[in-house]
Amino acid sequence: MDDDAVFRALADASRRQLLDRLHRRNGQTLGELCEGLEMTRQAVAKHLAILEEANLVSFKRQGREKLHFINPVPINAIAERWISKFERGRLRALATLKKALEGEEP
Amino acid sequence: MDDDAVFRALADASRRQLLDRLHRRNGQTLGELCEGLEMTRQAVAKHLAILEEANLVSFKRQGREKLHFINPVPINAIAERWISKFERGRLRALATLKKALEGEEP
DNA sequence: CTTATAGGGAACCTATCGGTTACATGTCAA
DNA sequence: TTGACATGTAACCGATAGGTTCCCTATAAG
Repeated sequence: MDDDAVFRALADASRRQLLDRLHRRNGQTLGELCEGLEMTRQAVAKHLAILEEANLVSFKRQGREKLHFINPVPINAIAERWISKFERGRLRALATLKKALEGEEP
Repeated sequence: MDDDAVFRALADASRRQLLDRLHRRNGQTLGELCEGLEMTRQAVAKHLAILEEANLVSFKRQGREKLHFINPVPINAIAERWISKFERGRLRALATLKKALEGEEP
């Protein structure tokens, strides 16, 4: 799994919004995902392409329509990994930070 | 907490690497954080400024040195939030995705 | 006091990003 | 078959991101 692609994909608010929309209703077409957004269809398609490249979204052709599906695996995997990575030592880091900001040595 | 700032801060691999370094050893100076990186000190300082703006890193002046401390709160908060947000419905989304990719209707 | 060290600040450069407009393709429906 | 509809492709554009260079300030060390 490509961490970098996922982080870059999530860095844009419009793309996170698209994920939200798919989360609320999965399997939407490009046209549906465009509704109410202040962006051209082409811009939305580019965002979806980036989400697809990060494997956060998959799609399926259905006639002339393109149905988009959220892929919950990478986002959860990365979040879990980062949590477990920083969780060990989290309290210690917090204490260190607090002491430092108070002007003492940890 | 500003989600957008955190996501944008995490989008860059160099900044994630800086967080890693601080995670391995907290309280490092700017100079220490520069060691071994193929970047100028100014570039590293810019990255740290972005991490500070996202509240992922705090610092403390000590004489002419600047000590950097990781702040574990926002990263965990966002990760937890995204996990809980997508966790409900995760299995359903996975099943939907699988069926779609197999060419059937969910 | 002088000098080396740690960091700050600003101008500048280039690649990439987010977005647009214009046009092409493919598919459904009458 | 003809036209409307859903999407794809490509050229282009302004803003921003990441990085550099050059110079300045402040603290420590001799």
